[in-house]
Amino acid sequence: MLLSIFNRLIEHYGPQNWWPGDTVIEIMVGAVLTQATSWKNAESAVETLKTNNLLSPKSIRNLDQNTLGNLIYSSGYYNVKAKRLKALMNYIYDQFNDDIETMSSCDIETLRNGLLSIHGIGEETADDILLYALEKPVFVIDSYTKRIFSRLGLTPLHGSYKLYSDFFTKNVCLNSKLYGEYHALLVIHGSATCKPIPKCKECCLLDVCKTGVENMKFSSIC
DNA sequence: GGCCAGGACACCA
DNA sequence: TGGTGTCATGGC
Repeated sequence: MLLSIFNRLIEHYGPQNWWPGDTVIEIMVGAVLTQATSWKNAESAVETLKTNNLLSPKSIRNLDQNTLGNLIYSSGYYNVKAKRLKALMNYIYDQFNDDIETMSSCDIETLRNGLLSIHGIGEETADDILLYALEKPVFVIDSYTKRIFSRLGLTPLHGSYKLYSDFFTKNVCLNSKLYGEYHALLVIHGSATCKPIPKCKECCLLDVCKTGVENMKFSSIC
């Protein structure tokens, strides 16, 4: 079932090849800046940092909070996000001495717990970083994922993050490439048609919604 | 002018 | 444990 949904989405929207970003740090910064913000606004802030040659842990740590806030103004919540970016870069220095390879070599649980210990890094942002920056096989759950799968009748709308993440990892084989593409497609689909007020006529999953999914629940795609 | 966008956290009941 | 307010800009 989950594979058929994936196939339908990729046929309709094409491969997304997420995350847009040239370096691990750029992806991490983007993950924080896009919190509750459209990617366009976040991307503009990432570009500002990039053009000022400030996309490194050390550069971000050395910026004072107000200056960093001004640089990322377009991403919204700029005071909050400036603090969060500095906290993330402090963590990378404290734990890994800014060595991304050392960081990448850690196991998922250690990394996830470490990221979640940073003020301002929640489950979704931590998993964005794990999946797209560090290429770990974790499934990112966001509001679009919850909205889409609850409307398909597969999961409860207000299910916990763990409920959703277990739903995917137990039914879709552990593969960071697949997980990355799947999440990207859900975001693209969600932002296109699965709004708070859905545009059902334009939804490429419409017939899946109509036929029901009882018989296909929890079937593995691997 | 209002709604929404690739969240997280503090506070309260 | 779950609901609500706050943080904020930019596009439609």
